[in-house]
Amino acid sequence: MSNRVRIADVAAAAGVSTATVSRALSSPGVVGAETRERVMAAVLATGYRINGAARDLRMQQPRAILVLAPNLANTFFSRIIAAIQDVARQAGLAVQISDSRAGTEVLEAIVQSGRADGILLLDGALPPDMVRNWTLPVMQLCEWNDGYALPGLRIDNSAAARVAVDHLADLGHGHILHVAGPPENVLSHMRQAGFDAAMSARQLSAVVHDGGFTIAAGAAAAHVWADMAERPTAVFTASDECAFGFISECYRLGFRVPRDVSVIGFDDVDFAGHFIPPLTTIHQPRARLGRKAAERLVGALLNGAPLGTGYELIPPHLVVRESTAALPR
Amino acid sequence: MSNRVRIADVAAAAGVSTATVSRALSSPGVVGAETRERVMAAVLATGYRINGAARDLRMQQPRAILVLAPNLANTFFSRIIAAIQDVARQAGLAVQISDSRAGTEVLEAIVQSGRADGILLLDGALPPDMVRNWTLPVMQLCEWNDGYALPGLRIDNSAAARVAVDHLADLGHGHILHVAGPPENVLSHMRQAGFDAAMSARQLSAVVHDGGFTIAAGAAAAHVWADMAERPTAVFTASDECAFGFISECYRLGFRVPRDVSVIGFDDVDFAGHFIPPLTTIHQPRARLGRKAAERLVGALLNGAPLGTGYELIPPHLVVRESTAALPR
DNA sequence: CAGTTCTATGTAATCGATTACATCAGCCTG
DNA sequence: CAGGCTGATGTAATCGATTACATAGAACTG
Repeated sequence: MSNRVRIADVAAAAGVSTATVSRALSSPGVVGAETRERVMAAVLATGYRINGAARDLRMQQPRAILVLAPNLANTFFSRIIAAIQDVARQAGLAVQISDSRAGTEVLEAIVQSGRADGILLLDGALPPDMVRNWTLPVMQLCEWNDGYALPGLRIDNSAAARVAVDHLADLGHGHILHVAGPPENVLSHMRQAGFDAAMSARQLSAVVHDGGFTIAAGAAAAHVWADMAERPTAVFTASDECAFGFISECYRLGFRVPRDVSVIGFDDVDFAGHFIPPLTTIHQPRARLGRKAAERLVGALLNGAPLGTGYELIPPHLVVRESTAALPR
Repeated sequence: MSNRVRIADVAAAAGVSTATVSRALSSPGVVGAETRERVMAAVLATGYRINGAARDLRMQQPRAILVLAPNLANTFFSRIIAAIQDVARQAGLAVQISDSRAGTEVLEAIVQSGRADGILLLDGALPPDMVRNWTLPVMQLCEWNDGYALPGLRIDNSAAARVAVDHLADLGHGHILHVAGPPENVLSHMRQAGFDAAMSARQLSAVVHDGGFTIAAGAAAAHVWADMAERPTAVFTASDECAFGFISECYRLGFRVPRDVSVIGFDDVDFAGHFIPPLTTIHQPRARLGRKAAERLVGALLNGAPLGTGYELIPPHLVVRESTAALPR
């Protein structure tokens, strides 16, 4: 701690009491003009910086919300976090972020440090026992886990898969590959379940390949697809990144999208509309998701009310671009 | 504040003193086994959650570092922030993030809240007067501003531009377009200055177009390029995103990269290697930059030593992929 | 068994800012 | 001019956890 200057030091330098210094700083209107200037000068001269811990202790207000995301380097989260930041800022709350995969002891230490008053949880793969024991308000966002028994917000993933299948079927595709996400992930399950249900409802020929959300997983899936005896004419991938990898690798293998295969992604990340070809994909309203979740949590923190248990499901929205085309007949 | 349970309540419930509760929680070894269990039971029964402000006040340790970035939704920052998070975590510090473009009053409020003990500043366009007045340790990272008079870390941007020009010149390109970044940005200036210097040193024909770091800016630049009477045979863009936009739009206009024009980007974002074609670009070691900057700041905070004024320049590194090719002669 | 050491626990000071309440000077009013 | 009012400032309690120091009892030693 380099900051050895306390409010008492400023008071001494200005020849006033600590109360006056505090008032001059936080409600300048109530101290005399001349006094205020002396205080300000003393603040500058001493290099005073407020001690946030002392202030927060005395003020007894919530201070920060903690965002836990499985992979901070993932571009999917950045826009969500930006929206959260925006809401929190307006409420005077700091936003603290942490990688939820840092290890359970580390995570527990962070959560139990008491520095955050509420949590926005973007990871559905933490040990439910640990999460259930957390005694602060927690909102689930995007990913989730029924074992947590927590309120949350997400898009309707299985409905989204259905919308994707509908779109491809309407274009005449009857043999469709789903490149699924990582096997242990809830989103993977829901998207695959929606795909399976929609496909069998329409009695179409479905193939599922366990992939992942990454570019590399998509590229690998391209080889699997290319090696198939009867190649599906359309592919629904578990994420945009996966779709990018799939399409890039197809290109390298000599195939063209959508000429040789139609591709639908998932997420509608910033880049999706600028890809070659522009990607047809399920839109995730990331800013809105982040904003709504943050508003609910912040609201609960501010008036001390419980979060409730409600789960909100946002209906899916398909953005049709150029990576999907009608099957030539 | 829903958390009305204090350590005294737990102590009462367990029939011990507050000191014993505190000890049972933070150094379980020194309290008797039977007492410890009573305390733990009381903690559970009361739903006790520690008050971080009180603890931090008493402990007098630094608590958090604040990361200020101009656009949290930008994918460039996410990996840097992940690295920072990693370093901070190991030092027991929280990472707080905020959008540096939130407005000066808002920013000032955040910085002066005393909740953070040090700052990592990724924005070179804040008012120097404001930044110079900050009394906590600040490190500049990637972007910078000489007016801040602060220590920092970044890659050598003008040297990087030179490396890009060298590469293109070696491939036989003598007429090169630079799509510059936003006019008011330091990075734009340094990269353009390096470009200009390298080009005139080799007596090549340089054209500069004011662009931006975005996909849209790159796409717009593609039209400018296409409309030129004598089209440059190579393009050096100010960012990867800009390069993506340029290449995508060229494709749409019927041109092919690198057949019709070679393109070099800047940053080497995750996607660069998977683009079509894989992008030749200047690599920014984002994780390393974040890590080193965080280590220096955290180190200073932990032992109360000043940051010093040293500025570290990381030498550039060109990653050659497939978006650049030799000029057919 | 008196004296010493050790273990477990309690008492109370402490961290630094905020603010209710007290005080005081100056001014106004009838 | 006494009494009341206003505005500026000071005094001291307060927020909740930690921990130096004190204490009491148990265990051990010669």
